[in-house]
Amino acid sequence: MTAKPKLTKNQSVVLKALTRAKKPLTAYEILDLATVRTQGLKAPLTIYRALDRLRDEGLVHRIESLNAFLACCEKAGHTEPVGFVICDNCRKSVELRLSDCETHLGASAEAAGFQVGEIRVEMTGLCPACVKAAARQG
Amino acid sequence: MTAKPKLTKNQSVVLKALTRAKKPLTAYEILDLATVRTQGLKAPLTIYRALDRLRDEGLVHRIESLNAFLACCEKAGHTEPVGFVICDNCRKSVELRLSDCETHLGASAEAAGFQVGEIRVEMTGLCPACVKAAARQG
DNA sequence: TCTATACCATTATATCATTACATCATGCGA
DNA sequence: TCGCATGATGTAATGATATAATGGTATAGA
Ligand SMILES: [Zn+2]
Ligand SMILES: [Zn+2]
Ligand SMILES: [Zn+2]
Ligand SMILES: [Zn+2]
Repeated sequence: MTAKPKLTKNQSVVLKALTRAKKPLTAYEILDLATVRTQGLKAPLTIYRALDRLRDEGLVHRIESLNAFLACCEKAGHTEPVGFVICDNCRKSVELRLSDCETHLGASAEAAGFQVGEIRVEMTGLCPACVKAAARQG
Repeated sequence: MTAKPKLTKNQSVVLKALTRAKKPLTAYEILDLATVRTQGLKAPLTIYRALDRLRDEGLVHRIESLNAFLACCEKAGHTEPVGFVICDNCRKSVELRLSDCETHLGASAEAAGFQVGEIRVEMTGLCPACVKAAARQG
């Protein structure tokens, strides 16, 4: 019986903000949101602490190349490795299943003698909307 | 006839420092090295500029999850995507070929409607030496 | 000479993240 | 009830990473 890990108020506020944003936000961007500020969160550390907990629960992912955080696309969260594809233009980001690549990648690392922990994949490019916009520009 | 892109002094100093280090260094760590300081490099921006050029040439790679830079394992450099595996304990990092995973990863991204540019893969874990050390600890 | 280009220096500032320490609430055994 | 551990929170300061703004120097070609 693992105790139901209910989120605290700060954690809920941050998770809601990220869910609403639908794209990655940095800790300071979260802090600047009116919806967050009015809830009384006003220091970076408060945000980082909430994010730490949310990441532990697998409800939020960190995108290393942006120093930003994205709400998981699955309601219940998860800790399995996933990949991200990130628009260079508008920063829209989508979580992707790795479709067995993680197995191959892990095997390469083990072939080099490493014991593998986390696997992170980040791809950059243009999102569908920005591809279309670029096409219109000629 | 692409002009031979000879490196400037600053660029050479930074590349040598990274090559000698054999592991990822942050810009500020590079700046703190005696071998770099004595060559007259003394501001962060100087280091970043040299790194930008070296990355353009494919001679140095950036590891996003460490905010650090690693000399390419190939003398001539390259811009093809590679993966890294990084020791959580000692930070030793190794460059790995992606063995076709990049193709699959890119395909997933394209299936989501994205036009893919860069692909970055970073794995964390324990290097062979640290695995052995951990085993001795029991 | 005039202009363009590339490289570099210096200072200040912006951005991202953590440390240190105090406070408050809750739950739990004595 | 008291004492105490635990975990969440608040505040302030600082550390760590990266870029902006400005201008100097050297060089190459018209
Ligand atoms: Zn997820
Ligand atoms: Zn976009
Ligand atoms: Zn390389
Ligand atoms: Zn190691």
